[in-house]
Amino acid sequence: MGQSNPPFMSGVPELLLLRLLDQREMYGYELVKAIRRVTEEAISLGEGVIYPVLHSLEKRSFLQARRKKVDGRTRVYYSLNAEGRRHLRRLQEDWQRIQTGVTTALDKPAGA
Amino acid sequence: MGQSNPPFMSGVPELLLLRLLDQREMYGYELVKAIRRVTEEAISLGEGVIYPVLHSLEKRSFLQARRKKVDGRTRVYYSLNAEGRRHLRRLQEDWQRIQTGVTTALDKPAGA
DNA sequence: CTGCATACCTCGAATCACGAGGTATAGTTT
DNA sequence: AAACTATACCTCGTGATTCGAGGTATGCAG
Repeated sequence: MGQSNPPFMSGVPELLLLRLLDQREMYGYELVKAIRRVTEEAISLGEGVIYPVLHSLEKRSFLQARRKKVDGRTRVYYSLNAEGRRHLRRLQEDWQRIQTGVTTALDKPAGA
Repeated sequence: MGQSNPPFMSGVPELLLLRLLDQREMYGYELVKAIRRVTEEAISLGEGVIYPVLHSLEKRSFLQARRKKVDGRTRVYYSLNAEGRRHLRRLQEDWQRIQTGVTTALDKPAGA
């Protein structure tokens, strides 16, 4: 059951979701596919990851939902608000810091 | 009340430890400081993180320990074995994949 | 003898990614 | 019409693991 805490994934679903919603309003099922697309298949997240993160983000008031009927199907569209955009910026900075730190460490030749 | 799973840190302690031990034998307390140094202060890990990871790595036979007395103090030096080096390579590939995926997603302009 | 750096350790808490499983509708295939 | 696939939403339990707080002990400087 579940690999759990797979290396290097913590915080990544939230960051990717925020990044996509920063560009345009989208719904859950669409986001699942969009993540595969924008990461060029490097990262694939299931619905069991996406929906809970979306709900958590909504509860924390970083985005709001609106239901929309399309072709007889009900979709829940999410969009970022100002608070969410601030949160995205903070996460991007964190990512940048960690990413640079790790890359720096990995690139350091034996002599350093 | 540790922050717990802080964004983007999962797997990072293990990767950094392996990377450092791939270069030379080191002991816990030394590794704590080395991590700060090689990441240029971007990442700082406490002993509460380092020791458990070291023990887990040892239990999984990725490295072995040997006690050494230096200036009346006992240090536990850890060194990587072939298995551990293989593990490091795998983790580096994982990191590379995630890192590239996230960076690609973040760099994608709104139009994509 | 007080404090600090060195050096090891354990524990509980909190988090969070994940797969499995569940519901329902629409369209296509057999 | 039955079966199957894609769309679209959801919840739950498991497991991994990061973290700070706290604990022990030695050597050395003030």
